[in-house]
Amino acid sequence: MPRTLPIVNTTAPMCCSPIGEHSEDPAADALQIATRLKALADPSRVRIVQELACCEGHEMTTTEAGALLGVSEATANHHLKRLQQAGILAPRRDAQKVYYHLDLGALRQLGAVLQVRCSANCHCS
Amino acid sequence: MPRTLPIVNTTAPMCCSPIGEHSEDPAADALQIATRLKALADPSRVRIVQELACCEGHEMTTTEAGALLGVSEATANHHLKRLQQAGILAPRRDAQKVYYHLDLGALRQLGAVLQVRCSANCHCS
DNA sequence: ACCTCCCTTCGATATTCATCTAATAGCGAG
DNA sequence: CTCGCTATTAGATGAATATCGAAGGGAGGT
Repeated sequence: MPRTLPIVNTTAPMCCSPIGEHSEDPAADALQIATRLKALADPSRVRIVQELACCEGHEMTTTEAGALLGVSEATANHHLKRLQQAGILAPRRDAQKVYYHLDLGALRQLGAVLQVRCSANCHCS
Repeated sequence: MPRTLPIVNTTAPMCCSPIGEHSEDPAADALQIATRLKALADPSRVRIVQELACCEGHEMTTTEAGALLGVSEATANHHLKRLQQAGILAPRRDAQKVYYHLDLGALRQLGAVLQVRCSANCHCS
């Protein structure tokens, strides 16, 4: 899975918003964006991100996530992995423990996609 | 479904980001956010929003959405309705046609949730 | 060596949901 | 009123996935 969201180009001349940017392959961009949104579109995973976003550098283990969510460790691990695969979380290993922390850049970039800034002087077709 | 995202309070004193804001019921907030993200977490629906976000005031009918996505009108209608239920799209009826357009505020608000702005002077527990 | 955590994987189950076809409903035109 | 176009609903199906319990694996401590 690519690490970049090709849609977000805040410097390019634009008619409108990042998500409305004209692209070579809008369907591919949509798939790209939807895939990342899907990784976050779950109450348990939003809850994890909430917790990690509270303070800079906060970390969380599988066991802690399980306790926080009230689910089994297997389930908690599943959610952490999904967030990691989307590039939103990154792991840090210390001995037998694995600490997960936020990738703030990835989260911000995903949010930027939704920051629509339409204007009247649009030169779409 | 409530029309507001209680999480986003850009004026309140904060330790970190909107999503990390301390709340009475973080789980409820997470559910709230996840529900809206889920409405957008689909390639077809992102594609629709892309198209509508291109130019201010752009509108789309069920038939047009079906043609754009290459799916049946029933499926297109399903996606439009899901986006509408999430408050992202709003309908405008004209005779027998129904034109859907973006609710820019709702989209921006959802994006704002992900604009994490952590700082070192955090006073979390 | 053994025991104990912690993390991860596996297989199963139940639910959600994207999609289709077919049918129904609404509105305008002739 | 009937025809045609648009929108919507209903029911069915297949795929994705959230969840669990159980089992496996790795690293430290005693």
